[in-house]
Amino acid sequence: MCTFSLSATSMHVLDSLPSSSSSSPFSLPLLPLTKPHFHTATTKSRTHFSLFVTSSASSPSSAPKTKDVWRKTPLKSTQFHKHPKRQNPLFLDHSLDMDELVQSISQTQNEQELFTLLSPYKDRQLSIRFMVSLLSREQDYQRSVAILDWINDVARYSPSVFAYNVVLRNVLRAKKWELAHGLFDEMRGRGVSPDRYTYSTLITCFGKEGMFDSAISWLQLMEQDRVSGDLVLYSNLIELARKLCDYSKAISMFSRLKNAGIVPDLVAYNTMINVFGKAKLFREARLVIKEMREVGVVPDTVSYSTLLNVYVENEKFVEALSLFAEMREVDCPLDLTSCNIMIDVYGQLDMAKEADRLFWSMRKMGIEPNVVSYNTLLRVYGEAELFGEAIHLFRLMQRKEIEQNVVTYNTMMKIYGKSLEHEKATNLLKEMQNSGIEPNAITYSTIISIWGKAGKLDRAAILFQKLRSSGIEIDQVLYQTMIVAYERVGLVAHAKRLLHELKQPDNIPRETAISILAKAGRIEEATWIFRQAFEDWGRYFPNSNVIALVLNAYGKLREFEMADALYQEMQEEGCVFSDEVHFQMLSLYGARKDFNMMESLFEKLDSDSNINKKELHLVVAAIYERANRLDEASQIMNRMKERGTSKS
DNA sequence: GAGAATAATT
Repeated sequence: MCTFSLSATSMHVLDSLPSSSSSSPFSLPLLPLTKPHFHTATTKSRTHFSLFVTSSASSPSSAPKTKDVWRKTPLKSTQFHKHPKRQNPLFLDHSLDMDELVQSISQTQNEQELFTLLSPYKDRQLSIRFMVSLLSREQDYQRSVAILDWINDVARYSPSVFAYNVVLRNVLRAKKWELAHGLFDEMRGRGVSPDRYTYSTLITCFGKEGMFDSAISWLQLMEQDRVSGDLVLYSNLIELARKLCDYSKAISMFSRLKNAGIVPDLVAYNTMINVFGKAKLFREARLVIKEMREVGVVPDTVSYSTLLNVYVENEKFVEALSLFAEMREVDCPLDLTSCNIMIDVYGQLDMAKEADRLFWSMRKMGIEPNVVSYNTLLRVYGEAELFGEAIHLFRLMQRKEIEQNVVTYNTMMKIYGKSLEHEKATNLLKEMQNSGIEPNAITYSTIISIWGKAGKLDRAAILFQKLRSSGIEIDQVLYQTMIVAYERVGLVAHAKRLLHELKQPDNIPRETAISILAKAGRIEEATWIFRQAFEDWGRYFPNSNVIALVLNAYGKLREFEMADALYQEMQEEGCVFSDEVHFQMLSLYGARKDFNMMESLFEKLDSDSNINKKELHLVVAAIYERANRLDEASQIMNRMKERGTSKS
């Protein structure tokens, strides 16, 4: 039971609340009290107000049958007014049962009922702290708005910024965007300045809904208001941008954070290592670790494994190896993830022995290998053609009842395929189903590929047909695998039939059809389907990969006009392209030797903050190189290097 | 009021 008890005998008492309440959400400034009123304290009663739980007047069932009068829209701006400082506040007894009051409020059905419920306190003057505390306990947006209105309109207190923040949070959680905007205007209209929590709430909520642009415009407003953001706010924005794969925005948020004089913490830095990596800014990713040491945030195992992973994703295995050496030099402890990444790195560098040694030394380091460790080592063995070791390890997993999953089986099947034991691979397919592990699209394309190579075309075709009629979504790779299997044994007609089917893609995603046809060199058909699809896609847009692919296809057909038109048209339709689409278009202009268009697009993209500048310069330099315009190519490269150094 | 890293298919 939470009983709220406030002694209000003097200003001092209010100022020196027990320490427990200093952590409570009473962050609002107290209304100034003038001395003459304190004599009223002697008259105060310490009676515990029980909130008429049994009172019929406030119970919903007996409430007048008014329509739902919860406020749906914010007050009109004309209603905004700042109350004159309250005179004569009578701080009577406030030892009310907060839980009971909250409970009673939760039973109200509309604003009228809620007002009725609160009416006994109208002249009794609950302290504003009490009301705000009450407000902060209410999760429902309609009730919290109603309480806010009561505070303002009936009790005639100016709601504090904290009060607004609490209500705003509820309104945003209920996704009432318009009401949120209205509340924001209302608080400003009443002379309540939004603080960093107001903005933080707005920005994170809009961001979580994927409305990144709204979030950014709130951020701009916040900066205009000279309200400084904090680590949590910027971290949230970085996290959002990362989820949307908008790494440039994440990087710019990180700069803003640092420009605001905030020192990022460990997690923020670790996130940025990943972000720089995704933006292919490897030098910057590496420099994060250096910067961390400079500002006294000690890089941890996650920092290192994140950077290791950046290198692995971009096939920079040698860099990974040297980073691993550094990791050991600085005595950064290893953990499960970092070991697993390194087993993979060793494997990729054909250092199966080292991978093996690391795996088998994990336990000595107190790290229990998991299914990922085993699966990775299996793959390493397989690629090194250490089939005996792979099979041995797999059997060990089974014997020691180490978790096996679909990845384990897919990896083993691939290994049997490689060692030309397709019957054993087939057995594994049955075995996994018996042990309750469902095959997935990767399993099927693995086995179809194996059967295709073993000349078991009939089997492959039957399985493929079965998959299609079973309604499982046909994976693009699966289709390709089957087409390649047919072509491999010279069944070109079958391959063609499959490709032909793609032209009436009823049960195949059109994007799949388009990319398979384009990759198979059936460019006319691919672009034809694209045209068809585009016409009835309506407001839906094909994804950037497909557009890039189709632009590329137009290039192969030397249909530059078509490509140009498509690029312009999609942009006018409001389609946001990934960098690859723009780069593809640059390449097309280059292929057409239309360097004017190429350069003007280059300049436009160069001033677009969303574009990865390093890649842009590399792409343009490559275009000049292809056209044998080496001077221009090196100019571009120099321009990029200058930018790179001037930044750091 | 938040948040970080790993495995399998053509």
